[in-house]
Amino acid sequence: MIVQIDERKKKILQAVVRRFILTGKPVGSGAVAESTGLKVSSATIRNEMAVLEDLGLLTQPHTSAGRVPTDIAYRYYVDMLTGQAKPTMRDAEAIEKLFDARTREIEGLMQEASVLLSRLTHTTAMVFAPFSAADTVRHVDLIRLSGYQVMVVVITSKGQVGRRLLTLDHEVGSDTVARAAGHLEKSLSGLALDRINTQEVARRVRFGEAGQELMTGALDAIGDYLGTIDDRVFIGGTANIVREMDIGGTEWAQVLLEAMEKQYFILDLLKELMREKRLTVRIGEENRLRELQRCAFVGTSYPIGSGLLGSLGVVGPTCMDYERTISMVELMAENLGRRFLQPKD
Amino acid sequence: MIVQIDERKKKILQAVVRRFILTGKPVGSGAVAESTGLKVSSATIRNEMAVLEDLGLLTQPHTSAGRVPTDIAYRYYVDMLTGQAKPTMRDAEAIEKLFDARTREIEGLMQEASVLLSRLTHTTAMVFAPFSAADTVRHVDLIRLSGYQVMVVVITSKGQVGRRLLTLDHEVGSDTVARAAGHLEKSLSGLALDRINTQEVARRVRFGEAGQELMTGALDAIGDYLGTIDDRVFIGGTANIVREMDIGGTEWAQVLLEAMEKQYFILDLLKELMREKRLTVRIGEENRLRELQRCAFVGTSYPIGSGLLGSLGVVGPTCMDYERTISMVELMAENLGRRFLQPKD
DNA sequence: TGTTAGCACTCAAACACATTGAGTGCTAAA
DNA sequence: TTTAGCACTCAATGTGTTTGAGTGCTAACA
Repeated sequence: MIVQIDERKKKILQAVVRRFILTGKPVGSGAVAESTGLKVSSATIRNEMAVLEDLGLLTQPHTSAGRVPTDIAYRYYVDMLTGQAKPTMRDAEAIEKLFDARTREIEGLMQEASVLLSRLTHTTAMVFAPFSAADTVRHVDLIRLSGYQVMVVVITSKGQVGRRLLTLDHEVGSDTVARAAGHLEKSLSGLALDRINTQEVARRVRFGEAGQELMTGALDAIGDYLGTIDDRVFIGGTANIVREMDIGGTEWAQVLLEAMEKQYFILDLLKELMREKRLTVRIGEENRLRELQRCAFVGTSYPIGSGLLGSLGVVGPTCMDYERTISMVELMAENLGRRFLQPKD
Repeated sequence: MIVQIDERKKKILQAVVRRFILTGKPVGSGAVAESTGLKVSSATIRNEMAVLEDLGLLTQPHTSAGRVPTDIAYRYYVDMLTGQAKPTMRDAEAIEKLFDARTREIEGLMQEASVLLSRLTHTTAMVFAPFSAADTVRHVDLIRLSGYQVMVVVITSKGQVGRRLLTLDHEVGSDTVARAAGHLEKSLSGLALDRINTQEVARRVRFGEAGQELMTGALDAIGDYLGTIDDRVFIGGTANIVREMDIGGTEWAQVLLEAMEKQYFILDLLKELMREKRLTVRIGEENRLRELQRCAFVGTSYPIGSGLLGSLGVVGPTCMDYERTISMVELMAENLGRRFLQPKD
């Protein structure tokens, strides 16, 4: 908070923000006079609003229009929220229902979580769970698809799975593949991921030419997987980008959609969140990503066990319903965390 | 082809379509007179166009405007294309570059293929490779994440991997998990997926209460995975929906985006394609999915080995550049197929 | 000193016309 | 069968005009 403002100005500011969030149209002094309990005339409100404008909290789209909150005003407003969110029964139920089944595919669960969150908040939602690199290899397998095609599969002790398709120049038989697989399994399993020296392993065995190519190829593939531990972000509600942003023009929606497709972009944001460890709201230019500087971002992290964190968040228009959005994001994080950590009920 | 039309009408129709694809604006008789080599005046063209309108191939947005092709006209136009696509050097290179690396994660490759295809055609692209259900279990593993959380991993002989998170009521120790895992591996591996009788396996072993819960849970999870072999569609270029469709209004783009998010929707389409086994163009109402009836779809299938097929396609406005799009789709299918089947070069 | 009523002022939005021009259909002549 | 000519149509564009929500300022008031 840069500036101190008195109680009445606070109330007026709050009223302007609330009403603008509701209607999306500039708010006039009359409307504020009605919606706040203040027993003053619209003229007084006008004077106050003029001051708030000088302070950079409100702007007018044009001279004879009502006022619109600036990003700074939203910041003010969000900081004023008491944080005592009260998600409605319906919303809470909808979220809990998602976590009902006791066996779930992880990817599917996270995808559905993002879709649900986006539906509840009319935003675009992102859910992310990192898969740590500091881990050991549990299982390695080579699967011969054809003479020239071998699939390399790695399972880590945390249950992450990597698959790579390997294309060979020399044909290999199933016996060669089986031998190579056995050898890899023996020499790699139990090893910490960052301790694997692929060249050394390759050197230790003598195979025919085809076998050698297979071994080095497979080790490359494993190294490749370990180098880029699979960081997928699950994004739901992209359609909301269009719905909410048509106020802001289509070329803008395009930019955002493209950013969403380049996931690594969003990934930085979500990773940063995991350092913060608490609910974070970034409004407009507070966002470092240029693509988001006309949006607001609400996100938080959640525990996924052994001290690790996942993160999730939503992107919407700066004039979103922060109160509701924040409570939804928190509720979803809570549920996801519980799901990963504790027994059912 | 329902109606026979003479050579000149064909030429005129072709000119109208081509020009409309290029400019997006209704095409007048003057423009057609210029762009076809026909040595007739615009008045003659007008007469001919009036006939084409009666035949349902052209329409006027309003009385004094030029003509716009109908879906039927596009159909005609596409059927007239000789099929001798000639992708430019640049495009061919771009696609081949994608398949350069010899080791690639499959999901990543397919995702990138969809993004590239969408970029080259200014459409939204979808790539799909089915993973057949008729297969055997190669490896089963249980990974204990916490006392109440176990990850179930299944690998099939075709290299598909299923992961399910299992949440338990009773705490289990690592020894129990290891024993259960060993038992599962022994009794399931090598079995055809559809031959697995989960109840029978569970009955055969005696565990403590916690162990029993683990076993049944794990078997449920495996059954769950086998029941829904993982059918993911990779979609790229969703931003193009907005770019190309703003002609058609935003609420329209929303519908499409939502459909894309519900992937099973698109999946039917792509599976159908695999039955067709050849390049398919569906224009406007030719599409069975209501969501696509204002779009055109161009798709085809490609081989992924052992007689299996994958499929891919793009969705764009009906006024897309069919010639180019068709050649790009074919080229991409060719490359993907080669990648899955043959040795590198 | 803070508040308020009153009033002149501003400006987007909505509406009503008038103008323009691309493109048509029809007709009569070539 | 083709074409020139002409009247006609209608979206798009431009030009006022009106309306109304909302402002800033001032002078009076508590």
